Amino acid sequence: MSVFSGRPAYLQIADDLRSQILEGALQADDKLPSEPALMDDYGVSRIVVRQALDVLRAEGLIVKQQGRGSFVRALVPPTKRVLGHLYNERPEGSPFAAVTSAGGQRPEWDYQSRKTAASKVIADRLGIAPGDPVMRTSYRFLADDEPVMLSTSFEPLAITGGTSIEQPESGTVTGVVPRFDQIGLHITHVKEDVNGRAARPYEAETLQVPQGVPVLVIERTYYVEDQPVETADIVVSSARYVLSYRLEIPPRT
Amino acid sequence: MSVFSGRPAYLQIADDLRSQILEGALQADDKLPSEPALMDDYGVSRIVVRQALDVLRAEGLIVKQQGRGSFVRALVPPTKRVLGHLYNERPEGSPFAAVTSAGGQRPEWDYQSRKTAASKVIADRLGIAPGDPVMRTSYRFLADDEPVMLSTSFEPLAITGGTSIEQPESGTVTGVVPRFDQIGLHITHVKEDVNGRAARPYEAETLQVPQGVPVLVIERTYYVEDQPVETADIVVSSARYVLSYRLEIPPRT
DNA sequence: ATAAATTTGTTCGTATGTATA
DNA sequence: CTATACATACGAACAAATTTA
Repeated sequence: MSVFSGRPAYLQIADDLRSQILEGALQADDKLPSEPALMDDYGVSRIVVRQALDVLRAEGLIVKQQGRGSFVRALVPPTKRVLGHLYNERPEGSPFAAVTSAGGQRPEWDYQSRKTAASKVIADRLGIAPGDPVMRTSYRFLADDEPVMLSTSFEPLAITGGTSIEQPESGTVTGVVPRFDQIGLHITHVKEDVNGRAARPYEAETLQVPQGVPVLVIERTYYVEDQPVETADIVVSSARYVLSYRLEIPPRT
Repeated sequence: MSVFSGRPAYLQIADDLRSQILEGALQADDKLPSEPALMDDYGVSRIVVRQALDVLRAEGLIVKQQGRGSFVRALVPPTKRVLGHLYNERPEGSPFAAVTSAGGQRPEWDYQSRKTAASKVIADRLGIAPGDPVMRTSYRFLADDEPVMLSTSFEPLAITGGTSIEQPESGTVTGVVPRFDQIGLHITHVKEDVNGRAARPYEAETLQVPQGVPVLVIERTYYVEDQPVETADIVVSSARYVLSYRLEIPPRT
């Protein structure tokens, strides 16, 4: 196997290895040839081999482990989770706990809350003024002791300040919808904006995933009749999480 | 500014530049210092500077353009689109056309259809046997002449073969729901699995985005009462597309 | 339990090609 | 046309993690 000119060598090598993975010649958890072996195979320098492997890593097709090698990543995420439509079925309780329990795993989370001033972005999402006081809570969600999701939520203190739910995790009731029900505000709908990017170092460390793996970022905002009452940034590894939902099509008229 | 030992230099530089972007010192579309300038600033070699920039590119924070420089990417995607809940509001017509028109842009698409045999993955999703005949159609969707979305769809010929909708784009009716209505099959719901990863070379080229940018991949399957009738892989640049939807919370009982 | 070998991670220097200003 | 800036690619060395002997 050798490279022809015209297309960068590292892309040709990435193409070749990608085909082998996609066509099944290299299967999940298989070890790829070592970098020196690939240098020999393709007759290129180490930097070219590493660039090719970096391409495949960014595509989520392989993982590299120092001292061990590069391995084909399972194409189907091992723990497939469902977000979204669960709200309709079980509005009570925390969606995370419900989904995790349903998958036969033990849900846990820890968190840190503190009062702070709303940034411009957060103020926009909550319909308040920049600098207004908000309660900021950072969550780390674990399934069977493995961190799978990060979340940072913001609630305007103009709404929750002085109430029994000012501290998000101090009561016995979990889940945003039941919590707001406690102060007489029933959440009517949720909006979510989903985007994808590579994990930032802090996220990679906290989620215990290799650097640069793709993550899904969900901007979620809870509303009571067009009034935002809570907004959160949620980060999940796309290797362990699939955002899955079901949409009903109305009957033909 | 210099680097201390203990943490890789390229990560320290990425951290520093990331802070400047996130804190607003470097704003959207601002040009970052050139690679030689960064080499001077931090006292490192070119390879380290490039690794740092590659980290930020994978995170979607910057774009690099050969011959021009590296630029801060707009944090809020410029054309925010909505998928999903539109099905409930306007089941008629193509969702893409509806969304694009609603955003004041002109929708267009081209495509290629061919009969082929179902791969194992596609057969699984369609509930048929591997090797069964399917109609495969690759779409390229454009908004105002700019490619924004790729889609590859598969329909079992056991269902559509010999009917008026065997060729997905030969009739006058667009959109999967209305098309299947034409042969008396009313689609009852849609399932979507969303994941994120870096664009593959073919996708980057077709979508006219720089290599390695994060994309969202949506696996969408249409059902008629638990019978899959169409499945598609949809790829969108997360720079230009946000998957957005709204979930209703039922009233308190 | 240790040492050696293997494998990826980080970093330097250097050179040439290609796109843009 | 020239200078600038990023893209690709060679060679080399040492560090860190893991596996093997």
